[in-house]
Amino acid sequence: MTNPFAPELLAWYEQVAAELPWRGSDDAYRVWLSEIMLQQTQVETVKPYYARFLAAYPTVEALAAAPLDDVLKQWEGLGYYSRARYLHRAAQVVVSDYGGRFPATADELQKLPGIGRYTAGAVASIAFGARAPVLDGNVIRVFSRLLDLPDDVTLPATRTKLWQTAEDWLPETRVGDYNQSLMDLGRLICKPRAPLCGGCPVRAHCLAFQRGTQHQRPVKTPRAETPHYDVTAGLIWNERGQLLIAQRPLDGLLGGLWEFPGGKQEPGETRTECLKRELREELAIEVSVGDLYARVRHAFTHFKITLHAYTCRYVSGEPQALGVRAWAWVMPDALDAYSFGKADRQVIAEMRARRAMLL
DNA sequence: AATACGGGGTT
DNA sequence: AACCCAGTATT
Repeated sequence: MTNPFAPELLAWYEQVAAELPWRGSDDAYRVWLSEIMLQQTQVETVKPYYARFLAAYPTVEALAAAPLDDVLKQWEGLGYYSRARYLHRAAQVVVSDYGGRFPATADELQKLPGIGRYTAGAVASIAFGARAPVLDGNVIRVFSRLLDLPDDVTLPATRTKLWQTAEDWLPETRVGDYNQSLMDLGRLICKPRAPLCGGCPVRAHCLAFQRGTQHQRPVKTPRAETPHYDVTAGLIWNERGQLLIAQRPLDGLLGGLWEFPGGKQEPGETRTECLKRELREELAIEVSVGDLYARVRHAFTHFKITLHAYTCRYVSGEPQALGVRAWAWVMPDALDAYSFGKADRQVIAEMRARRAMLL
């Protein structure tokens, strides 16, 4: 099946293609790094992270040789931290199994940790010119409008059909440019809420535009409401003016990041009880819980939390890493060397604001 | 097939 | 506040 709109799309791409830091290089390492960062993350958010990361790790060998904790620190704030772990592991596999050179086909790339079908197609086509399709949120939206697709795009069966369409429409040449032009079109023109159909280079081929249904595409089932949890955290001081911090397990939420120890409040439990229980379970220590120091709200994808941070005094028990990966006593000024999630960073910002007021 | 997994931008 | 974003891995 020949692509009905590729010439117009590519011509548009040459005119308006955004200058992006990861474009203009076919270095597979750079393409791969950008694609991992861009998973579920907008272009503008990625730009500063990409520049810093590349400066810290200019080659896949440098990344493979780095400690994971350093990589996580570079990733701090970007979210979906499993990406950083897989990135690190994949770099080590590329160095050890492939002599530091990325495999050039989508099938081989997809065997690497953190590379699924989308990223495999993106790297293969952009870095190696392979004839492999991509299907991301942008492309799903563009295709659902071009086809005026009434199917629910959140359903796996619909995704399968869309992947097939992506494959069917793949041009013979310039596949990397074509894939990127499709994503640029989705990002800049074929926007979710208010598509700029007047400036669309392929509107002559768009069934939804012809029928005026572009605002009803894509069809998706709304997301379930997110629950709210109350979470406690201890600002535990020792006599040397140090704070106790703990590193979360590698698996799960905020994996590998540091935090002020604590946890989710259970039904029928006061916050003081919750905090003392969590500190016993995770670190085997006893503290006296003092005043509420800060209250912070934060939204994750699947739930919201209110984080209640209490000033605590360390009482007894050498900390043990029972439910955490590691622990450390650190001076407040040394906190920046560790990676924290956004909620704990808000608590740290509050500490600094209050200290600044005192000076 | 359904769910877990961040954080920021847009509307 | 809801929706969206250059998705992947696990169960």
